[in-house]
Amino acid sequence: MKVKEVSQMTGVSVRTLHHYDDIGLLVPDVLTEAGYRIYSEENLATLQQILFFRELGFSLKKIKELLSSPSFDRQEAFEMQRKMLIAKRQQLDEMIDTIEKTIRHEKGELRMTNEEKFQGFDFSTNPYEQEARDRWGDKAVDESKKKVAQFGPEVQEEMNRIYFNLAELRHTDPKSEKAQVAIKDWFDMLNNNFGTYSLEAFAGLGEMYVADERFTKNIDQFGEGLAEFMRDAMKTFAENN
Amino acid sequence: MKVKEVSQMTGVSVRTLHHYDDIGLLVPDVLTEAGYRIYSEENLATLQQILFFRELGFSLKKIKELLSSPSFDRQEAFEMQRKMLIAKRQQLDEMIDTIEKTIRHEKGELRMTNEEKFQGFDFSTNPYEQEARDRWGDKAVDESKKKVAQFGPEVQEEMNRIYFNLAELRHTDPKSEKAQVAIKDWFDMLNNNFGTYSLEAFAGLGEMYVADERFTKNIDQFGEGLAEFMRDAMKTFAENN
DNA sequence: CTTGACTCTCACGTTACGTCATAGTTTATT
DNA sequence: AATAAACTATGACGTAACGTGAGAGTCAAG
Repeated sequence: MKVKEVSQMTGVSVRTLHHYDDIGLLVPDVLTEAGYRIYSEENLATLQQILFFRELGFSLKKIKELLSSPSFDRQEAFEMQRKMLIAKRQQLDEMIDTIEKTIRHEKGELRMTNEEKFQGFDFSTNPYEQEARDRWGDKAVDESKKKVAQFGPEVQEEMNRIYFNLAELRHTDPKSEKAQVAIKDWFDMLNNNFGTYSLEAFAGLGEMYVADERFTKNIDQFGEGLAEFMRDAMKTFAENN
Repeated sequence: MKVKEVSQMTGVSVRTLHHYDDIGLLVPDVLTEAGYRIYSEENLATLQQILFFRELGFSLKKIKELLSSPSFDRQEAFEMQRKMLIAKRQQLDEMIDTIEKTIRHEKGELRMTNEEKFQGFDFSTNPYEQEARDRWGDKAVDESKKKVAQFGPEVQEEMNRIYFNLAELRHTDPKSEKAQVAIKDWFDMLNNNFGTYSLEAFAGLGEMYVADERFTKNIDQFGEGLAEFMRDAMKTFAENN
């Protein structure tokens, strides 16, 4: 299949196909003597994967890394993407919840804080500064001083506690009982404060912690590799419950 | 509130706040003598609206136009955004459906065409070329020659028929019986082929036809203003059923 | 008063294409 | 077979929406 046909079938522009070829993300299997790109069935399957990753907010650079990783397994990737799509839908549910509350707030039916008005737009978390300084030192806090929590103090405290606990466990086996108890706390905290998380959405959220730089950057401030640890623990939790 | 506090509360970076001020999208109510931006409660409410629009894929330019439109009504905007979020969630459901099918395809449990693998990524539609030429002339078809349908021929034919019908009605009242019969066809076609559309999601989709340039461009090829007409008819349909 | 945190403007860089120009290749029409 | 139309290529500038860093001014705490 040449570029126009692929473009029409997939909704991806010809220019995009050129671009993906240029950056080595999707290189057609055949190049004619005239220089025409000929895409194979395999190329189409790869493009589908790319589109899912793109929809999930991955940069092209990152997609390329994933696809060219020696351990890349398509079936696993699909499962991962599926869970992440479900998590994304969960986040959309939260936004819908927020806007519905805002509508009622405007009508005077309920009250909302300014903080609550922005719930759903960001999963960034941040610990209390002083407590963080005591435990992790000034350096870690200075590096994390980007955002305060958008939530009430009680929720923030609990998140803080769970984070610290998990950070200390991060070099252990994410399947261990301790890790699983700690990650259950996280699951409960989310469900108590952020809507109803299915196990699938929970696992998908863990994937997003690793895939989305914003999450990773915030989480790993408490210890290198914490985001990955949490992802693995969340995955195990979802499988065993 | 100064920039850092706003940034921490809302998840929007300081740089973004500067940018929004620069382009006149969100101008703080107060500017100190030192040049510091001071955001008011009203500014925060506007920012929330902006973030919802941004999440829904509006360009900043378009958001600015909407917010500065004389007829802009916040309550109406919230309702519109809510419907659009619901429609977006519907699209996400379709992607989840597609990926689940793909997983089963990979396992050999079912068969999928290449076209089906890309369902959910684009709502672009395109009529049969020859029939379109006969009816609308070469010019319209040449301008629309970007994509073929991703769906089977039967679905495409039905979509084609509905589109033509609606295009002829577009100068009538979208609340008229004729318009409503035609738009019901569209609703049924969507539900028969693209998943389960609630009335809310249907109305939200209509909003997206107007808000999203890709939709508007494709739809309006059959007649200037068709996208808006469909939006209005879909809204009425959702309200009356 | 000093220091650290915060704020400002300026400006270059990044990402992911969109758009247009020019020229070669393939397919359809006469 | 010749011509025209459709398709393909590369090259390159432009766009949108910030991210990043530099350098300087402002504010609050010690």
